[in-house]
Amino acid sequence: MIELNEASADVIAERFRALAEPMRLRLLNALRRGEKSVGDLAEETGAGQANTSKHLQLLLQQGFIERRKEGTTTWYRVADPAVFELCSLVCGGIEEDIERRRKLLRRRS
Amino acid sequence: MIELNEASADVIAERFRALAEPMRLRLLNALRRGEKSVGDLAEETGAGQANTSKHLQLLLQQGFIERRKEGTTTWYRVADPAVFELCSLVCGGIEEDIERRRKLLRRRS
DNA sequence: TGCTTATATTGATAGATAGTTGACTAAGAG
DNA sequence: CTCTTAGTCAACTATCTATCAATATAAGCA
Repeated sequence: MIELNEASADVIAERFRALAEPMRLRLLNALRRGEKSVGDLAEETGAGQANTSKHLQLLLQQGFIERRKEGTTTWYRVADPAVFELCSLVCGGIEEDIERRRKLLRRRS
Repeated sequence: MIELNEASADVIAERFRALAEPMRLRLLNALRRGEKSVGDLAEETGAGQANTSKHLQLLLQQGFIERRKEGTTTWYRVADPAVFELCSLVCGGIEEDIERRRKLLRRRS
């Protein structure tokens, strides 16, 4: 990790914030195995179309996904599989978190 | 990355959200080289005492940091250095993001 | 018992953001 | 040109959250 200065904390936080939303994580997960259209993604995630589009814009803006227009449909795909490494790391943390809470419970009982 | 189901998206997003705040990233960065008290951290980050305490509680609750009480002071430390790997990965993404924007600019000019 | 210091907590407030609705744009079919 | 379809944009609402001020807790000291 690079040394954090005032500016980079903001930028890094902004990137984390893009991933700090269940719907956006579901969108990324849905895009795991290839390109999908906005309509596909809206249906798969159960979100409204406008809402899906907005979330995709944010992920696009943060560079997590890319897009390609074909007629009236827009196809989105994951730009960098490193996103999934991020999720894996965080998942590892979750297991540790569960273990940690278990310890706390033992300590208090 | 484990396959995302409805539940895990929420939990993972919650963890990312803990890191999606410049002040909390600064706190983690300040804790990089060892234990610090709430007062130390408030001074170092320029945040108010109440605010600092609240952010620390959130990081604690998410398992990113641990604490130890000694008299009236509370000493906080990083629980798992993996947090910094997370930041590194995100930083890598930022460099790619800058490059990506540069390409876009070239394409449009 | 007070007094001081270090944290934690609570209440209030301003700003951010997810979701919805409806309008708008663009491409294609008839 | 008109109608349909896919997507984006803009305005609005409801909810969330970062911050601050004030209060509470709790330990140590006089």
